[in-house]
Amino acid sequence: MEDPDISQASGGETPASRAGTTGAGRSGLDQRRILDAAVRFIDENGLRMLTMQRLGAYLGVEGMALYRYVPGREALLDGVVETVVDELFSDPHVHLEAHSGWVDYLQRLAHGLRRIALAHPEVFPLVATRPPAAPWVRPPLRSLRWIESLLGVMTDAGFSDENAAAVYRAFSSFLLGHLLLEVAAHGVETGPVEEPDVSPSEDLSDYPNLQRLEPHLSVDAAAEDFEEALEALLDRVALLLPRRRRPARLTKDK
Amino acid sequence: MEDPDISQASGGETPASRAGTTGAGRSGLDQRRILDAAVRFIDENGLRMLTMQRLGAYLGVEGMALYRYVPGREALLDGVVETVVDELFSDPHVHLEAHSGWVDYLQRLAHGLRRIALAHPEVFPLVATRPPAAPWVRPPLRSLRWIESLLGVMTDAGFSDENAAAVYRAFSSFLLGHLLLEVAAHGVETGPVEEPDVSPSEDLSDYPNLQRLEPHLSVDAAAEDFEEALEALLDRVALLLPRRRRPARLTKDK
DNA sequence: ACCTGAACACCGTTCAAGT
DNA sequence: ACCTGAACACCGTTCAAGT
Repeated sequence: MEDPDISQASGGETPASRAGTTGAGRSGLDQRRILDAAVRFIDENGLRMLTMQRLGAYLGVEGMALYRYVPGREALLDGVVETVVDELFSDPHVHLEAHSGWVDYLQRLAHGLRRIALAHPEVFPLVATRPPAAPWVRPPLRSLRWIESLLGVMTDAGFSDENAAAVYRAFSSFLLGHLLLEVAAHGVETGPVEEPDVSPSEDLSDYPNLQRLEPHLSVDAAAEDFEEALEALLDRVALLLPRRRRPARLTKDK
Repeated sequence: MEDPDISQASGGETPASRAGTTGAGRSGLDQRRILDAAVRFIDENGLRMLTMQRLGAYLGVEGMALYRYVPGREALLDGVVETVVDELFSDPHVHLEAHSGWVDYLQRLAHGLRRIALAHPEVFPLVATRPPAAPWVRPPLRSLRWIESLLGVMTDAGFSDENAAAVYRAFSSFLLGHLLLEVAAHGVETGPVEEPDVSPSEDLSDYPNLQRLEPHLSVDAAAEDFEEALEALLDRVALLLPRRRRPARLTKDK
């Protein structure tokens, strides 16, 4: 009744599926087109500006027309999340098959998701907080195909079922925390258009440490932090394997 | 103009401040009372049910009455986040002064925030995603007082300014990722009231690894995961200190 | 001084009606 | 087959009016 899964086309009668041709009506409307437009709209105008009527206008249509292809606003947002996460499939730097070992695999997956987060900073909070379909679907890796893939790679590499699941959980937490904070920092600089008014950086007189450390806190070390934390996580994961099977040079030598 | 800081009472003329007595009008209305009621309302009914009119009714008042004490809905939400995070100050297990070393301090802080997240699972996504006031205010540790406190403890313990800032960033990412995923998992079990219909756990026939690992994925290991990841983070942080000053038994002996 | 009624602009959603 | 106009219930917010 609520949140009917969008784009799971199994049995779902969409106008396009009925029409024989993959084509569209006179307005070129289409579920794919609507979801893609929604992503672009959020990228350009921010999540809070997305409204059924405005998205309709963005598509040259009257807003209620969207309900022919989308069950409602909630389902639309679910579709937006799915659309954005699915970009991982077409990322040339993240080849499912062409990885050399689980370390390489997890690194590519992590960087692929980071690229998505940075490409859609306004969408990412949605990826992070939308209630998942199943309890074990953890943001930001919300695709069954990728979870399956990750678990397969890990178990093939010699991790026990328990450990593979633990790695999946740790990996999700790491990605979610880092990426959500990185896009939030991105947003706060370009975000609310307020004039600094009188105080250029508020009143920090009561906070001497904050005041002294402000230069250190304001530098954007997101990329380095991400890399370091990822390496630390991989080191920790490697310890789950019997010594013999551990990849050799995990501890950076640079 | 937007998001005027609530409860920063400096110069803000509230009815209570004008009335001499700390008391209230005939309805007992009050900014504190409104924010506390909003938190309770979200705890009980969920964030998406919170509306000005419903919150008004919850307080026995007409909804527009709230605008006398709160600039608007956005500011109300900011106030809710601040209210919940401020619970850390009155947590008896998290004493600012009575800590023995930075390890103990970070552990107490982490567990205090985890307690808050679990106490208000419906509020926490708000804590996680509300745009922070300054770029270096990172969720979920959104209080200037606590950031100041953390930086002070770390530098006093011998960490450089750069390293103290790095620890603050790593600590925030760790907390955000773990706690957001933990409350999300909590919500998905009690969340949407759907009937399982026909398929008790969807169709996993195309995902053999998922299918086989489902028991491992469904167990709630949040507490253990949190503890382990926290220990790993503390170990990693300790390496930033010169060997001499490192706390002795960080690697668990259990 | 504090709350309410009425009003405004906007929202999501449904459905009969147009083409 | 596809889109729109009109309608409904609900929002956030403002403000003159009540007590």
